[in-house]
Amino acid sequence: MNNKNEVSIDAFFNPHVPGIDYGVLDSLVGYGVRRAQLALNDLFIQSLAPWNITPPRFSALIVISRNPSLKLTQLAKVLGIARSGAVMLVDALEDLGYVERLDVPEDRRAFGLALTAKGQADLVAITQAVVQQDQLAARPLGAAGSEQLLAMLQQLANPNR
Amino acid sequence: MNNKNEVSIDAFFNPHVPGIDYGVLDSLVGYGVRRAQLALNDLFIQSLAPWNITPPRFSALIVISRNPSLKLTQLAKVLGIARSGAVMLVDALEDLGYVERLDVPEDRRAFGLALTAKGQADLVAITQAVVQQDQLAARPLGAAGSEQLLAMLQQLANPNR
DNA sequence: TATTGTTATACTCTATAACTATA
DNA sequence: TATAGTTATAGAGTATAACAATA
Repeated sequence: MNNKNEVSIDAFFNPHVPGIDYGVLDSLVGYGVRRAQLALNDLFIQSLAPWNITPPRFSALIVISRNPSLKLTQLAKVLGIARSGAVMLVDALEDLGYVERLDVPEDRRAFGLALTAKGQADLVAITQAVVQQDQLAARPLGAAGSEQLLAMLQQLANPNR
Repeated sequence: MNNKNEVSIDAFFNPHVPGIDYGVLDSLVGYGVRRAQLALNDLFIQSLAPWNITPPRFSALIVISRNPSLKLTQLAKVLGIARSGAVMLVDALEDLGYVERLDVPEDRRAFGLALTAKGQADLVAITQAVVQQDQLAARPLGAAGSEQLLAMLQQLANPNR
């Protein structure tokens, strides 16, 4: 405990303040997911602060790296945001020197998104930090528990598919 | 399907666009929680739109109703937000006619938060809508699965407690 | 001095709508 | 006409910092 690689948890969201009655909230799956998301988000942002990377930026970097020449409209759809939001996201990643817009010969309206050399290099370290932090957070569940949790979350997120 | 009580799912976040490689994202518990949270949030907001109630507003109403004479600073701590945010939240709930600030005799700086009669009445219907929507979303998991999921999420949110 | 609520200000992430240049 | 990207604008929701009244 109190290792220099860990962060004080007192600065973060305490999901259960002693002496407070949470009523129906404690029995809602939706509230449980929200609480977990807030807690994980804090940890995520802390561990990625050195690179100025937020959760949506990380998702964008991964998707761009795995899907060569992705178009901005596709990125917006994948991330579940409006095109205008994707523009600002890509602008930010371009400012960080991580992403570039490449001309697409077949369609002069569009361009393909790609990681820069710096983006590729840093994404390796960033991904390592994310995976490490994710495994640390999920450790209480064990490997089997984590997989089971992922499967259940997927069922929640895909109600009718 | 296509019952009038359901909402078109095409308007919402699709967590897995066909033909897209999500790379490491699919194996991260943090990303799974985030995806589920986005999907549930959409459903939540839809089902509570008639009352102009958002997730943080609902949480605040429940906490205020279950903890008489709660102070604003305590509410902020429970919700994990800054005091200034709690002020705006309470302002909004006051504008909706759901919450009022009562004088506290023992401390003239503070006041106790309370639901109005309208707040109490509407919260019954609102809670019913939330619970119904939550059970609908969690149905694929079954009752036992939901409880197990809640327990796992709690372990995620409370790393060291 | 410390705490309670408040205000001012700013930042992130999101949305809608209108625009341009291509298709 | 429709689509790709962009811009302008707005609204939640969050934060920090400074303030007045009270403890």
